[in-house]
Amino acid sequence: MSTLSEVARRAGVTSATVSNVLRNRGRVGEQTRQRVLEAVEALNYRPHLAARALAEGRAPTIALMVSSIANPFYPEFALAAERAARTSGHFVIICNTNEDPHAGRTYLDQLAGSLSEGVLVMNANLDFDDLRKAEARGAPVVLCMWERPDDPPGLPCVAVNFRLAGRLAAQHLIDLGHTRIGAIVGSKLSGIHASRYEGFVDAMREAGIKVPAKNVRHASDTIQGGYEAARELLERDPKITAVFATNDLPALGTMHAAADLGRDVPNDLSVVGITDIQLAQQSRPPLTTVAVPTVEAAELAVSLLRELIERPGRASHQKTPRVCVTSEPQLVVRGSTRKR
Amino acid sequence: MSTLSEVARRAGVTSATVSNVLRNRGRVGEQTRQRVLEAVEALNYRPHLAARALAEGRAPTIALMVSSIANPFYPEFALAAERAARTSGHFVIICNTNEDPHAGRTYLDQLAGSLSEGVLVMNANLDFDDLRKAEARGAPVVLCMWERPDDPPGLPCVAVNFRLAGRLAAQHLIDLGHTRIGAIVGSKLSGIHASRYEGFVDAMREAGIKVPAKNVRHASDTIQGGYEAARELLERDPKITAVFATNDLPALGTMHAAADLGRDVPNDLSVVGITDIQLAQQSRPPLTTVAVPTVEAAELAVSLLRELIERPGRASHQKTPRVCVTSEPQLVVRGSTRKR
DNA sequence: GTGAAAGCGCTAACAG
DNA sequence: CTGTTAGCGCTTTCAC
Repeated sequence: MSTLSEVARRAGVTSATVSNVLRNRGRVGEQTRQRVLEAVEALNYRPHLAARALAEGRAPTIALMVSSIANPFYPEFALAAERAARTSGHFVIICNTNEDPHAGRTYLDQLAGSLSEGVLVMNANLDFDDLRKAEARGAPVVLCMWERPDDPPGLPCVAVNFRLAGRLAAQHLIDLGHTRIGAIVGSKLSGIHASRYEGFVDAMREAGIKVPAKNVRHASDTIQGGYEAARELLERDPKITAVFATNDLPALGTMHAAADLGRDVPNDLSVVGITDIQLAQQSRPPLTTVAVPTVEAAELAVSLLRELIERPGRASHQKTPRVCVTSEPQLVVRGSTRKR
Repeated sequence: MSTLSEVARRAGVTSATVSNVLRNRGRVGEQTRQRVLEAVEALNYRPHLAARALAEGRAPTIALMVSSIANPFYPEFALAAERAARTSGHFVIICNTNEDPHAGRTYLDQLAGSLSEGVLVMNANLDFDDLRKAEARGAPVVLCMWERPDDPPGLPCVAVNFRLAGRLAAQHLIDLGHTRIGAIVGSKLSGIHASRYEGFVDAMREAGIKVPAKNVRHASDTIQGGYEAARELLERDPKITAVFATNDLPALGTMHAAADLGRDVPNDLSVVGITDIQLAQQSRPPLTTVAVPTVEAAELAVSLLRELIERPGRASHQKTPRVCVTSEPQLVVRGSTRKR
């Protein structure tokens, strides 16, 4: 690692001047500029980002907290977030909390406000108090996919109308003539997917269709989880003609379960999910789902975070932290649903 | 952000002492220790990692260069790498190069040697000169999944015997009695997957089976890419009874293509891939594949990197950079292959 | 146009 | 046991 002053010495100037040419600040004579550039090249010099961060009082990274990057949804979001972050010169540090609040706290303690200038939070099961502490230390926090636009969390967030997503999925099934519909909720009922299920219930109620409790199952947000839940569901009540899942992965698992039970999708069973992850287009048949604007959410989240970094006044200790709402979820009809 | 000296002032000591209690260095009196801890708590103080890094001359992150985190293989590796990195106190910064050497260079210029103490390189299509420059600046580089243990790259690396993987896949097909076998190579033939294909060719040759050029297709490392290649392959020569793909994603795509062409897997067509990504267990039928020790590779890569960070003497400007070899790939027989 | 100097928050000798 | 001091590499006024 060569340093600024080494470059300066070699160019016969002072480090302030080198700094100036490197960041195009202050007027610098054309020839000194050239000499400096040559020295930089000769020494293979690159600015030391940690030193710069310290001097500037900023940091070149943001943290992205997810439960596990191995869940196929997060990489799509992470990629979009990283792209957006790069436009403001930020790198993104991925923090896998594994749903463990303690792990989350550890990340926040170490990163927030020092190495990272801000924190993006995906469903990572974090303690809100920890988040507020991080914020108080100077690192704005943005919740990336808040599920209820109508019920703001008291922290800045990007909200997606997941309740509508649930409703759209249900309505699609209803329109297709299904009445015996099973539901797979990809987390605890009280949990993060509750609003999706509520939207589903709304639509069913309006259509005058009952959903007995025995036709509702909880599952982990995985293909395997969906598979198991669907098997139970379909074995307990073989007359079910459609399954609604609050996420694509369990929906995909449902299709596998159906196949194993000898039921053809979509002829014997319709399946609909929520999110539209890449895999949804690549199943056989391709999955009908309610697409959620992932990339848009990532971009909004990053730009909101950036805004909060610039004007710290707007952070969440205000009465009403900012809420951005993405465009609305949209039904994508593919091959996994069919008229009854 | 409160600082060390604020804490010190509040505790009535000097910042050196605070530093000592926080890192359990040097003897500190029990009561001062208490007072310091209280002050830390009261002020919600956390050490500033960038400042610490600067003072220590180290950095708390490593960079992980991948082509795109959205490719389902990388998250599995990334997760394992992150876990391993955490044990030495490093965060990982994910760099999506999108296969663009220029993007890769930009990352290396900014991160290597300043914000990041080392860099992990997955198939990201980087310029080796750029990597060596980064190394020269003081950030060791480790190639994470070098495909040819027998042909070291001149940089420290973790090598996986992918040639053997190709051979195992081919041998499995041969053992099953297949002779008309198509091959889908998930990149340019000259490229990164060449050795997998060579292993395949080795086994075929030994078995006395010819693989005409028209039965070999290149594809991008995606389900879609495999789908298209497989369709071509199977339409051009319907007598093919088995397909070998150099990666799981194209293998999965091959299964879709087969289905669309009315060919049942595994009865009409056997399909084998390489890697054993999570999705491989979750296709229908589950994919037979040659499992590669991803987690082990990640852990080896991180520990090799760590070693190079500790003793910079061993970096690649030596005659023979270190090469770690993982345990060997292993055939995992699942449902996508069957006797002819 | 360019240089001198202070300081970002922390660590690491070395004194006391 | 605790304080003093001198940087780490860079940015940033403010002089010249």
